[in-house]
Amino acid sequence: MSSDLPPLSGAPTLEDVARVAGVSRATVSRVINGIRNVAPEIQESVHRAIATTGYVPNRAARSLVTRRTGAVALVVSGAGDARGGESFESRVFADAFFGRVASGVVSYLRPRGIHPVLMLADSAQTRDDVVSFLRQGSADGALVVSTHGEDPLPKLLVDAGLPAVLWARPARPIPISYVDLAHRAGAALAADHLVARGCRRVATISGPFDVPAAQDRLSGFQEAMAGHGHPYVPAVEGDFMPASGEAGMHRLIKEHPDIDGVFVANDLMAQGALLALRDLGRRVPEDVAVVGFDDSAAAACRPPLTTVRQPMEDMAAEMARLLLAHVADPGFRVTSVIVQPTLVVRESA
Amino acid sequence: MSSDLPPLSGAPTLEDVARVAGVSRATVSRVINGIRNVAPEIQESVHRAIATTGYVPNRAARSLVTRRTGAVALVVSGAGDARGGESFESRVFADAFFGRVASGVVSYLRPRGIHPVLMLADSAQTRDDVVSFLRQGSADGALVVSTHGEDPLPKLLVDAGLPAVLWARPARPIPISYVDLAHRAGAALAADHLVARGCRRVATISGPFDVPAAQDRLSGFQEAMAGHGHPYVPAVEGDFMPASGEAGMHRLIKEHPDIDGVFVANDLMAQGALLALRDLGRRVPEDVAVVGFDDSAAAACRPPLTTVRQPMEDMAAEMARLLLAHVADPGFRVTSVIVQPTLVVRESA
DNA sequence: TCGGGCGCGGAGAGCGCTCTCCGTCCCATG
DNA sequence: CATGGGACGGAGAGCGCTCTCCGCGCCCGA
Repeated sequence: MSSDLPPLSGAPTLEDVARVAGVSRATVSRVINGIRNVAPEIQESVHRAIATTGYVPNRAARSLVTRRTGAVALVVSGAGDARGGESFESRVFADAFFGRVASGVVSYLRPRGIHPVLMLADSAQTRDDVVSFLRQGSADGALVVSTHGEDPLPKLLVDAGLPAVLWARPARPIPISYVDLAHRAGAALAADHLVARGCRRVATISGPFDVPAAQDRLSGFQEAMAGHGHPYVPAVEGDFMPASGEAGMHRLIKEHPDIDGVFVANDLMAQGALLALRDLGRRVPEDVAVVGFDDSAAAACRPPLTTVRQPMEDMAAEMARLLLAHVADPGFRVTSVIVQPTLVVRESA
Repeated sequence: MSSDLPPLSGAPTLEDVARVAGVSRATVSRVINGIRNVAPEIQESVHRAIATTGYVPNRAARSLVTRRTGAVALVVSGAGDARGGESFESRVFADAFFGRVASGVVSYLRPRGIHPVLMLADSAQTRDDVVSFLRQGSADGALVVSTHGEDPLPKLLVDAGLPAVLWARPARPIPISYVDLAHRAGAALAADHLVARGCRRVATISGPFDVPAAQDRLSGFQEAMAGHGHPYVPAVEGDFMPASGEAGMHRLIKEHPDIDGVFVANDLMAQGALLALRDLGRRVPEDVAVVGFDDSAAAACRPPLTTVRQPMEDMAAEMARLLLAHVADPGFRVTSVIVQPTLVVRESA
């Protein structure tokens, strides 16, 4: 408890612990790591020495030799340099999406002693930064969430031979692992539900056509509706933001006043659509049934939104799992995991 | 361009670059860092060598000797182990708050080549992890966002002599730097506005009483109203979530049917309050004026919410600035930065 | 009683980088 | 022409850790 051998300068090192325990550095190292071939009583005295010295292994020194950092980059990547409008950062971080992904990633990584390093890649410069960061050995791999299908970062990573896993299938096929949702199946769930409810004149508000997930949700919905004998489904395009859902709903009702069911491609837009319906004096779900997608804004909707749930946290955790597999085994096959969505029935449909 | 001196194994090192450039390691190091006393033509050839070898400095090796990591921990810290209800993570990451803080932090750190490492501290175990992480030299300091005033982490950090900066003033005073909003002044802004609008019977929906910021907003509001000749302000307690704002509003109207103005302690609850008012058939702002706080949910409200803006991104960036100051100069004085809020007038009041 | 094997622990060589000397060379000055 | 000083570049010593040898001693079987 008292000062045995006060560490000369700064933090205690392996050497200090070894001296206190009366063994060699190597033995202490063994105890700390794989505990291979060390007599129980020696392990005990080493542990005591660690406790009295307050020793913590130095990560830099360790990763210098192991070539592992115990960190992965969590990259939020966008087109950047190109699209106008508000800043990239504010768009990405504006809703809870990022927080949920972070939460899922952390839940998987934390028990394994790995930490995610937050990075933004919204320009050629910052994309190079990400690649350099990994090549420097600052992180063992990257988890990439692209906000745009044409994001060039994944290819840069693949070309550099860096372990990486993507959120969502890339627009053009490249050999990289990713985790995605079965968007078409989810949209079909919505279609089935609307039809089963008895809706006869169904429309949809889709996401931006240049986002693959939005395309899939739209075509999946149209196909499923066609299967139910509704070959034509009126559709308007939104941008995944509440205001566009509101505007889209107004347009839809104006052009097709007899609509009795709507599939909205994400909850944020559905929230806006609900507001519009209310303004228009349509009751939900009696006059118009509404089904959303994502299950991200349920609490904020009136009435509570029936929606297709995308298990973001689970998907993010799965990304982390895949990445660690790639890091541990460079020969690990490129894999894509497609997660099945579920329908959460509340009151709006 | 062709293979000059193929790096024997793995990535090229300083040695490789030095060999290609025909100089010593030390010279290359000088060129890469402070460029001190190196002839221009030699610098040039070193740069060429770096380009041809594709060299990137190894971070572990560098930080082993510099004792700097170029990383800071971004810790989301809560009481944990104690409160029930849904999981800690889901609560923290549920809204855009975390994303906005992250965005502010990154905007300041990125140009300086520093990266934030995401950490969660919601139990004694994980709090120790954070301390160890820093003591290991995995990060140079910590940015701590506590969701609870009694969070023990700040004290642990101070006791360990680790550089750290807090979001918001800690419940009990400890010598640590923090950035906070002038909550009382913000609440006064709301009071002034409501009174100036002609509201005579004003009430408030506050945040949880055990959160210091909520207390400040409440007492600041009450004081300002008293100054305007309204010594008594009906108040109900919420939990900062939309549902509680809705419930609170119902209660308020039931107990005080003649209310014509409400100050809601955050936008999320204000959103719920607006919904309730709508259900109750009260027009906003004609019958009841509503002022929120934070400016975090403006777009999602109908009508658009008049609110007290808390510049989260700026505050987060300020935290990062303070932290780097502490890291660079261990003698840097403990500092608290109090940011002034502004009133954003929209349609709800 | 002795030899072989194996369980254990120590010595030592780096990992890639920075940084402190220190030597060299060149130029300006007396 | 000798000398001092400044500018520049190299040598080498670690930073703290892991890991591969090795050697020692104990236990077992013959």
